Amino acid sequence: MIPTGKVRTRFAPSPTGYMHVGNLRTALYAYLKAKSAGGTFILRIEDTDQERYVEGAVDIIYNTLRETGLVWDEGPDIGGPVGPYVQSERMGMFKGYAEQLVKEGKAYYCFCDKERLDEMRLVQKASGQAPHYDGHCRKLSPEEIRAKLDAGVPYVIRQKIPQEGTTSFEDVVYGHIEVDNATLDDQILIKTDGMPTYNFANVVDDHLMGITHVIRGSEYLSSTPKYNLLYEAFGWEIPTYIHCPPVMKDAQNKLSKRNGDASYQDLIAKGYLTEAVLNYILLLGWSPKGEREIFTLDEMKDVFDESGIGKAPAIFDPAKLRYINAEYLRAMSEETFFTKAKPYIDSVVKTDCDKALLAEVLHPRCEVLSDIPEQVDFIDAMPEYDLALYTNKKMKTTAKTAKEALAAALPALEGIPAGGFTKDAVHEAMFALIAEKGVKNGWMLWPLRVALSGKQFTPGGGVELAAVLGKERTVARVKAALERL
RNA sequence: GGCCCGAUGGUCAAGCGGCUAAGACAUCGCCCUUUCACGGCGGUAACCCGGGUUCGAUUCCCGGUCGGGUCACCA
Repeated sequence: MIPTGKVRTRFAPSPTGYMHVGNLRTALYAYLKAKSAGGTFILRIEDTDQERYVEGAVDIIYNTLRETGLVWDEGPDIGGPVGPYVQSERMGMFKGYAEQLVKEGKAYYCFCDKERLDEMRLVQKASGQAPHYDGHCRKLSPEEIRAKLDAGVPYVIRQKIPQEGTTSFEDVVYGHIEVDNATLDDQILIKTDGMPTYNFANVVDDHLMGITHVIRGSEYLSSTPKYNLLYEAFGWEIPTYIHCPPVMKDAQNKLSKRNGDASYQDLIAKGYLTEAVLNYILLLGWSPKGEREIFTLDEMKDVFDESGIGKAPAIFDPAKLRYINAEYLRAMSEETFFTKAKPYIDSVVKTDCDKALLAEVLHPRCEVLSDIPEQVDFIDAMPEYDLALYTNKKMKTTAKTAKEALAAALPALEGIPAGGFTKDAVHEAMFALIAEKGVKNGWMLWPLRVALSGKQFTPGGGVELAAVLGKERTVARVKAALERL
């Protein structure tokens, strides 16, 4: 049913809200591990926690995975040989496994109620001990168990954890991990309501689904020995573990889902490109063998290797994300960039202008698309500006020379036919003037740029701005500037 | 608190007993240039501390410090 010898990984999120960067990275690594080995990537929704269930969260998971291209080979919507892939639909299949363990003496019924448990922990804490189940019901005789069962006393099923010895395993990223069994609790497998605990369901599901590599956050590192004891109790093959360090907001805090901009959809809303986000996330905690850092998803499949995953928590660095986003933007063709930039330009520029040219000059000056509105805000209306802007030491300009330059530029600009007011035409006219007057380019062009934009920095120089704005507005703005000067 | 894990420039990170300790981002300077960018060139900047082991430790061992995780009828 399940092909043997093939890598099978899964991403098993709980639908509890946003998909933050750390989750996405785990999904990415799981996907890449499967794909780089020609294996299968599985999506399983772990929705057993009704308390934390968030409406719409499943759709966020689907959408994020689809947008980023992390397509699953088996999952809730498309099925597969080991479904169902939604944990709440699998609820019936766990109790039998737990009872099998009870029969084999590897698990037992526990009738302790909450009060006893609470009191026990209180006492343990007071005496400086770590809280743990004291094994009270381990000692029950078969008759006592039978009687309680018959009397309908509520019970849970606990696993018998060896009280001595150690349990160890090899994690791909953390290496050898070993703990004393004495520090492990007799974990609950089946709850009073007959439902499995997360840990139990997780182990059974991973086994039933033939998962060969478990890729998850390092918060599971310390519970992994318990998982393994379960695999051993069943005689199942233990998967390979790849635990990933957390993604941090800063040195002390993990990236928080809420109240942060770290979720995938927040980043997209901020104008980042999907490919850039994915590429940056790849690099967060993983390092490629060579010097190259920019990879498409397909390329990642070739270069990804779990041995490159680091052990230390990685701090999310927006500056580097910006850089990578800029790399993707610059790699775009002029046409593609225009398409992507247009909505951002349109959000601010309501009047008519040469938007294709505007996009072209914006292109190398844009790290994130959302930078655009602020850069083009002068197009519809001239901002208030100080005449001091005309003074530029390097250009050797002052308000006085600006007046002279603009006075000369005005007729030249007016002389260009309205229908042919292109960048080339403006360029030709201005440079003819510059040659004629024997002045520095900047002497002429700096004032023009200021007169057209009223800004210290602009996308493009005077020539480009004139062409973007068109003849009518260019002439009007130069005239207006002349009046002020 | 017990247990587990981690620590190389501001950030991401190579390194795996002997190196002038890579690279990228950020930062600084120069060049290019009609502003700003882009591009090119160059610079500043790091092995948490203390003991060992060794001819020699960033690398191995022990202790400490700091940080993270985990100890539920949550997932």
